[in-house]
Amino acid sequence: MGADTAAPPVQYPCEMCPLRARKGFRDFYPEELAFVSRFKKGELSVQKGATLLMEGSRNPHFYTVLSGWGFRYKLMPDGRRQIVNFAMPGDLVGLQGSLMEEMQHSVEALSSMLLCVFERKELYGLYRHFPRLAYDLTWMAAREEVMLDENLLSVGRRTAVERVAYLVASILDRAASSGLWPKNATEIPITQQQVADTLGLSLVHTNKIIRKLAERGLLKWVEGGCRVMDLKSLQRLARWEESTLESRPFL
Amino acid sequence: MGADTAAPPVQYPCEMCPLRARKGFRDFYPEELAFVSRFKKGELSVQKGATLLMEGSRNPHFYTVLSGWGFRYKLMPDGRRQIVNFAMPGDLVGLQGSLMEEMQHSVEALSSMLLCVFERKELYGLYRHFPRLAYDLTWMAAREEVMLDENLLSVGRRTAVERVAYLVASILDRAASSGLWPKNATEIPITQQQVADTLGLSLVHTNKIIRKLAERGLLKWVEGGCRVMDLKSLQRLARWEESTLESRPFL
DNA sequence: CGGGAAATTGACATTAATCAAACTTAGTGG
DNA sequence: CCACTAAGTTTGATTAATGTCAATTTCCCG
Repeated sequence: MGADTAAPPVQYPCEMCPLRARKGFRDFYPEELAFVSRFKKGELSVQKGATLLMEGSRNPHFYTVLSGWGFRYKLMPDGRRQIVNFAMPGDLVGLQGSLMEEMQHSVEALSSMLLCVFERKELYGLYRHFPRLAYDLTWMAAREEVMLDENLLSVGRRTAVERVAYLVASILDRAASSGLWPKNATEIPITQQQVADTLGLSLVHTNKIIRKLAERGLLKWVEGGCRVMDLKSLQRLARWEESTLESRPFL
Repeated sequence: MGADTAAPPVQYPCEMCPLRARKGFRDFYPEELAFVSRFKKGELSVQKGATLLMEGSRNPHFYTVLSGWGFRYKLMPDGRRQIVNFAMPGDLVGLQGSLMEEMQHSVEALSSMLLCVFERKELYGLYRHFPRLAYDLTWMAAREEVMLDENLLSVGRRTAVERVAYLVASILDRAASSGLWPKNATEIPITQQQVADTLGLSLVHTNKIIRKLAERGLLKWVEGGCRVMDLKSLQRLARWEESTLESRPFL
């Protein structure tokens, strides 16, 4: 691709943030906007497959996803991996590490990503001067909790088929509302190994389940990912209902 | 402590809060203490087995656990249940419901519990006037996220034996640091059905695993719960390390 | 053309779920 | 004090789900 570090990268000024304009994201008050603009220290651009943050590390920054997507995961000493959630445009990355001593999970880019960079040590300033934004941060943390609860329900109590259906349905839902992909996109660029590590299944078994769903015409595996053919049926299979969320804050 | 209703219940004034005194909990500044004292609207006492909060409900309150313990869970339409986490002294209960429209999970008391009651609609006032407390709330939400990540890793990637070992070890760790039970208590009052619903296993299988661990002398099932005989071995089995947490905030 | 990452497949082993029943204990009312 | 019940635990037999192993295939890329 293009040039790398030498030339100063073009940055989105917060005033023209593509997210703020997006339906579903709340707008800032002028003074909040001004603050966030100062608060934002730069942009981070990473390649697909790059590790953004590592378990056990102490990163002086945290981020908001501007574009692209990634996933959070944990490893066991023997290499077993569990993907705990995904991060899409508007989502925070690394806030936990800013509050606690060190990161308790790693983050990897699933596509190339662009992120806004904030400084950990200025976080408390935000709390002192912009309670509304502080409240929003807590809101986002609570939203993460809700998603994790759902993932836990899925991994703990759904069958393999239901899990795949649930994963696909929920990713599509989130992607649409975050503007990750254009409105009616149905391609999920993900690897079967990643699906397996999200659902707590083995790669081989995951493959067989996917194959079964493909035979039933609900989805199709294409190069580099999953094409959803029949979202409604998948949602029904997963016994899952779309979340009707209110206007959503972000940083 | 004015007289108000018929029989005014005895309440812990925040000034004498037994939690604040506890090692591991951070202390308040005087003005914070005064605020929290006003913020606290009362106490809620519930029986073992009672449902504190229900998925889908809109509760005008949220809580801090003063004593006892409970669990958060989600249900599927067909009755499958997943316990997502436990709540012990110092933990928040129902904050998520105060930030979002409605509760996304239910909460049940595992023992009789005593909780401090706060008003949802006064929450934003806390953010405006006590940034430090607001920061603490976010910290606690982040801590919940860390625990959920760990549970997800456990349910997704640990074997049944490891899961039981992990559950027991982590409960004991949390209980000790929250002062749920006296320092070296090793009795966990929990039902095998609840263990199963936490770990994503069936009741029968859970029982067989527990039996096996009992044969190996790692634990013993006694009336009303689990007595831990060999914590070190269980920790090793779970490949789990005790969290060395800094001084911890609460409300 | 060779190499590597991802997907696929079949055979087989292991783990966990389901079914059905018995057992234990505490509480309840006669 | 004794059925009787209910909740929780235990067990064995059986079935179903999922994991592991070992190839093979496909396709992209240098």
